[in-house]
Amino acid sequence: MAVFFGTFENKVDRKGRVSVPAPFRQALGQSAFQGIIARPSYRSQAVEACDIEFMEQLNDSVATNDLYSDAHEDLAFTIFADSHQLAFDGEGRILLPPALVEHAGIGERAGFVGMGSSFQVWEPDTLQQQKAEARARARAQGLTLPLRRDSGDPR
Amino acid sequence: MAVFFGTFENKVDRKGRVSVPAPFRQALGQSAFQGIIARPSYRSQAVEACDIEFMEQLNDSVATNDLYSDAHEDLAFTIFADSHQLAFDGEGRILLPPALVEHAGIGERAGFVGMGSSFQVWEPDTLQQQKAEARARARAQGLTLPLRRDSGDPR
DNA sequence: TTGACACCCATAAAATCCCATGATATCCCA
DNA sequence: TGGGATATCATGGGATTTTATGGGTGTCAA
Repeated sequence: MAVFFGTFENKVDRKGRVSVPAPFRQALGQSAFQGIIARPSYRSQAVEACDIEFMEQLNDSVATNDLYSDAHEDLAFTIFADSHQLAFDGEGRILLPPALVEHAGIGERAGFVGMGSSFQVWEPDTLQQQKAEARARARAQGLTLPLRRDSGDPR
Repeated sequence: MAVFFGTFENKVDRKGRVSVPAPFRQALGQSAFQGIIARPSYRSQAVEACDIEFMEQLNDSVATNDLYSDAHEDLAFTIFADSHQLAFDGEGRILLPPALVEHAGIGERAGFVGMGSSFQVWEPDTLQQQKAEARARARAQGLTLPLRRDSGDPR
């Protein structure tokens, strides 16, 4: 499974194209579809992106709610309705749809952040703020990771 | 799981490259990705580094929080946003990104310290100080360590 | 016929590859 | 066990490739 990390800033050209950072493209590997799935984050002023495999995982997760339940319907709408399939061009760029550009308040620059199994695209200045705030919150609340010593590499 | 120990000092060449000490490279073994993941330490003026398996483990741990929960987002930002994937060149060197060089105050020399399951990179003089202080503190407080007899290599 | 968009090519900067060197460290066999 | 032969390591630098970015052109559909 792809793991995304790092922060990158790329230009949005006059045609609305942006290079997806090379490390992210490599993390995607060569699955059937060369590109990403992107949708407006419903928590923040950002675009959320992942690969096809992760979408399938999301689908499985949503399906743990009963079909026709409110939760199922609402989550399904939130996650799938506004998702866009964005293909790479020959140079690894995507064309950001206007809806996503507006939602994230993106202008001439786009900031990419790895979030583990997904990544986000922000207006770079907003992203800097967000990063600082997230760090502060994590520290203030003493968020920790229960590192499972028994998991991972059996070596 | 890799165990890093020892202190090493290597030169940073004019291209910004440093050799990762051979013992550390050997400890990493031959995982899928030949290189390290590095990020600014948030405790000290140093770069913290680990292998990709450790990052995947972190990703699993983060994923124990619900997707879209506050904890998940804040942790993902804190852990992944400032991480850099640094690949070895044919000679086992990495290219230190400017952000990390600045954070650690590294100039023409880089000091590597093993810290067990991770290692750190410091400006060598600062590192000497830090080592002395840490030892002094540990001694002053009479720190002890409960040995986990049940852990370790199952093979 | 006019956009929108995929595809192609060009370019500068940066990262990576590849080879060379001297200094240690290790091996190996008499 | 001595010491020459061989590998490993850190380091340097030129050559090559990748990357991000810009722009042109053809195609298809409204």
